[in-house]
Amino acid sequence: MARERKVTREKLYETTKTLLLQHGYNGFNFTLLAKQLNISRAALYKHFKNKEELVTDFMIFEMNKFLAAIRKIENYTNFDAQFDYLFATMFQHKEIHEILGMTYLIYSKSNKKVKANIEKLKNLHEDMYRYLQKFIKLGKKENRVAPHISDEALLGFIFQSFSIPNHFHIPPSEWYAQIKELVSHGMLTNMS
Amino acid sequence: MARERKVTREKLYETTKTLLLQHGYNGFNFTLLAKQLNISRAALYKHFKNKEELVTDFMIFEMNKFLAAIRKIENYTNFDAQFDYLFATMFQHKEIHEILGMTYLIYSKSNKKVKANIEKLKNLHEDMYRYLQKFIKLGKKENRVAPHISDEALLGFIFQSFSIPNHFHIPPSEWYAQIKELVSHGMLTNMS
DNA sequence: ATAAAAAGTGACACTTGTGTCACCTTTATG
DNA sequence: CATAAAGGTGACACAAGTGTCACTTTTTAT
Repeated sequence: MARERKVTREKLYETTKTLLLQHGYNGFNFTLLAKQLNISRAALYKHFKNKEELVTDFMIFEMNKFLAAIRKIENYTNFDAQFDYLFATMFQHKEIHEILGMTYLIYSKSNKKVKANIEKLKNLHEDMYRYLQKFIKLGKKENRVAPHISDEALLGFIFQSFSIPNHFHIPPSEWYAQIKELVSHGMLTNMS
Repeated sequence: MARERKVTREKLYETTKTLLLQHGYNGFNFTLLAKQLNISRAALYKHFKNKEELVTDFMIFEMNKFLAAIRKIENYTNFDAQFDYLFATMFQHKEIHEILGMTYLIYSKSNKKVKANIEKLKNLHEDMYRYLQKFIKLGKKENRVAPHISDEALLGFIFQSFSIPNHFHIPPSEWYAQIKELVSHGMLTNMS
């Protein structure tokens, strides 16, 4: 019964991601997105009540993709294998950290759906956190991870490292190896 | 000949910093700043032609403070002392990294002064970079820093580590020690 | 074939933020 | 002591983004 969409939801979310990263949360708006997609602004309102709803829907979409990948960490039994897998996965999903960092800018009172979405995001975040905490716990148990450092610092440290800007455009595989080395053993030689 | 300011430039910049961090670059505006300072919006236009000019002036102010501190690194001759000093200094100026990250959002065509300010910021940034690169070079020479990792990755890594959010409010001195340990030796034990 | 659902549109009224102006206030100095 | 420079203000016209509505187009199930 329905007419075909001019723009698929995937394409819409992809463009949303690009514009959010390019202009920041408050620089992003319906006018900009509609222009970029060559549709009218009013068309967007057929699918989302407002910007907050669109962005939180988008975030849930991204977070689900990310979590689906993270969950596969359970296919690996020892810490070293988990570390390799996790690092590669998070490198592929680099942008999600910056995207999720925008959550605090969302005006959540705007509507019921937005409130519910933010709640859902919180849950997904906690879900993710549980997997990662389990990973850290295993590392500490196997004596592979520095035991006296808090889980929060360790996880924040990993996440943050993917946001290091590669201004000089070092080739991805090389960049990847360097970041992994830094996260693993730090910047100082072991003669310290 | 001049009337006293209701608000000092320092207070103005301090409030600017708070609001920029709270609302992001595009969420920050003259209306918000004027309200927060209990002055009229028109008063702000007496001192700054527009938001871009205000923000870039503010950034130069912050960058100069930061650079003044960084320069003192030359009071220390060996790498370990420089590292300790640099780490402490950068920890005290945590926010500057996030602030400077907003530069790419500034619409630089808006006016001559803004263009000049951005140029100045670029120079200050390069200045800072030179000090830090010298620091890294010394570290590599003293065999204290991993030699095969690029200066860009090393410096990005240090900067980024100060942006790790301390959501669980671990006391600053403890947090500081953990981050320093992670940056120094990474998250894995040396048995790797 | 047609009715109903979903997708899309331009236009309108509204809100928020901008930049400027005429005008008032304070204060140091000739 | 008056005057000019700098600080401050409310008001106005303008620009950009929002949300809604009446209306059109496409599609498919009956």
